[in-house]
Amino acid sequence: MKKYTLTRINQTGSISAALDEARFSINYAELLNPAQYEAVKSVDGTYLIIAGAGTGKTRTLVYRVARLIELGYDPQSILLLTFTRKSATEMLNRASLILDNRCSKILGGTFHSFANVTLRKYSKAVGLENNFTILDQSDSEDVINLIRSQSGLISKEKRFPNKRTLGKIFSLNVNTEISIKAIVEDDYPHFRDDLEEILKVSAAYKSYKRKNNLLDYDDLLIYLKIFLQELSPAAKSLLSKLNFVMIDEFQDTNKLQNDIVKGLTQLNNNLMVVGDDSQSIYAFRGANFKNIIDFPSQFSNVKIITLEENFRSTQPILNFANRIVDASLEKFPKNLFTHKKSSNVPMIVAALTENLQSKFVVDKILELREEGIPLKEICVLFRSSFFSFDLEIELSKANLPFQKFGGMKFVETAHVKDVLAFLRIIFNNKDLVSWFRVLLLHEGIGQKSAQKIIDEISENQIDIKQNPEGLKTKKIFSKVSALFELLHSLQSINETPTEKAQKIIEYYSPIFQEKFDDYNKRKKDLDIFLNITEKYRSLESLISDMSIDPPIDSFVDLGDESSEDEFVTLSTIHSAKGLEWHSVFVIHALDGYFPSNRSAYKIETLEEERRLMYVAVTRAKNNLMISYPMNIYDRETGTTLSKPSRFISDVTGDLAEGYLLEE
DNA sequence: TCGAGGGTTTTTTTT
DNA sequence: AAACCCTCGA
Repeated sequence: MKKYTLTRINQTGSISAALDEARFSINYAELLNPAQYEAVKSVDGTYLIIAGAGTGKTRTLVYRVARLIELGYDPQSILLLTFTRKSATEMLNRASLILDNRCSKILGGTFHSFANVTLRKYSKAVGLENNFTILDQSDSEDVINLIRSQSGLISKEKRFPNKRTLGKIFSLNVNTEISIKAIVEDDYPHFRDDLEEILKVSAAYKSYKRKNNLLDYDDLLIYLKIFLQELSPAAKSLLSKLNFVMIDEFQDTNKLQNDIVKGLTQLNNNLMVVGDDSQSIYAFRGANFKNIIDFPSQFSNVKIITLEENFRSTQPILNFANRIVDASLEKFPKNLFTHKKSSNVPMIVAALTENLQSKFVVDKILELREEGIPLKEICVLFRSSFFSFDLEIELSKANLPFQKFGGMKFVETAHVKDVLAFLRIIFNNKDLVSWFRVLLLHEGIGQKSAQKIIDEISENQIDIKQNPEGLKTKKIFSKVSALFELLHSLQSINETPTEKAQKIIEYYSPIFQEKFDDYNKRKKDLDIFLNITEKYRSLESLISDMSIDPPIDSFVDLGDESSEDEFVTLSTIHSAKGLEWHSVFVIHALDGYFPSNRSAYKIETLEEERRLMYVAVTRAKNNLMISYPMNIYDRETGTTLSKPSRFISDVTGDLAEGYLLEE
């Protein structure tokens, strides 16, 4: 028996490093490629990981979390911010699988959910009440609309921007820190004359939110940023516990989020950001891919690690993807490669009509299923969610189950929002937005009456705890006395969120049937909503999650059998971020639709569309089929679109095979 | 003041 | 095709 072990070490490794490695339960060096390993074994310092599509970005983050924990760091000292809650949970699960349950204890979530938790915990330090209400996009539009219509800005002669446009302008303003003036002049020159009024509405919107304890998505980030920058004792105590900060999908962060990252690391510069500048697709929401481009100059001593080996796609697909992204004007140099060889070249299919395109996709899916590819490994991607309407019909005809992602969210459907509004009032009696929504549901109550009631609520003249009778607007109150009774009873009794929701739905039922012709279909959503509430013990977490981390999409337009586990995925490209399938279709790759005509005028937006195409094609592992209909009438421009997307039109010959599809 | 009816614009992508 | 906005009668 040997008395010693002899370990071979390479030239760069030191003896102590080789010894250290032996004490880990995971063999990191073997399970990762050299670039991944380098990132994973880093401890102190600032790192930028440029991770091309499919290069094991998630894997790298997961292993780093495991390794830090193996090194003995407290899970609670590690913060991992991701783009969606889904990817956060997925990462924590994976980390728990490779190591142990400690990995699920790290701090994680999206910027918005982290802001929510932090602000509720330290609300005093930022001057908020901890039961603030979060406005989702349509809520904030409703508030803007209220201000807009009250301010008397709408005159007959000139058109004033509508609530949606105003919301976009305001949000872009705070997320990018570009002035409202510049945004209006750049993107909405036809409203240039209304600038004064737009600014007034903006100011009124801000003070309305402050007065009523309301935070929209952007405010969550703003308050978090201020909280961190002011470095109050509360903020210091938070930061002193944080040892490591990791940011996923860094290419899709905006100016505010970048500032938050700076704030989080002001006491401790152990920061790792991961992203792919070529996959930045959220500029419309204020994301600035310059964050990742300029990262090395904005933080000190940045070490850059580039992951280039792709583990997902075959070489022909990568060649195709590389060609698309090669034309980008600004990017970190990278060249994806793989060891997965294949002679299967991407297909580009020109279909005579839209319906023919759908039939082609359906036939091809059936064919793939025959070959033994599970439906779960097949996905159809598109630029905008309505591009799949025709296909959805054909899929149903062929009895192919599918599930659609992107587009209308479950919680954004009017009926679910209605029920949620009741719950929000119970949680925060001063939630005037929800009051407004609920009051308007009642027969005989319109804008004016609702406003009167709300005024009295906000001035503390009435309260759901009191009997509303005998106050100023007596007549109106007779119409809502039942509502006040309901809210009052829900307030005082100690029930679970589910029980409360049940009572609300009972009360809402007649209103609901009156309001929607298709209430039978929508009824299903309310049942699902009730199921979801069962997971929650507190109203606060239920309501926050519904705004920040909305569950799955509406079940109204679900394909055949929802219970089946086998289904084809239909998804917008944005919602397909980070995912992969054996076979991927990209439909409606039609110039004018993708890139959209709207994007064609500005170089920045056009570049983003190109990156979007890059994201789409890099989802495919083995088969990539891009198609476009040759005959689509575009109402907006009054022209017929017939050319393939400019991003693929010059890619044929050796990189792709072209086909023409006729009846 | 409510709410129905009709004419018109507007449309991506999402936390 | 749906959302939005305005007008008008009750």
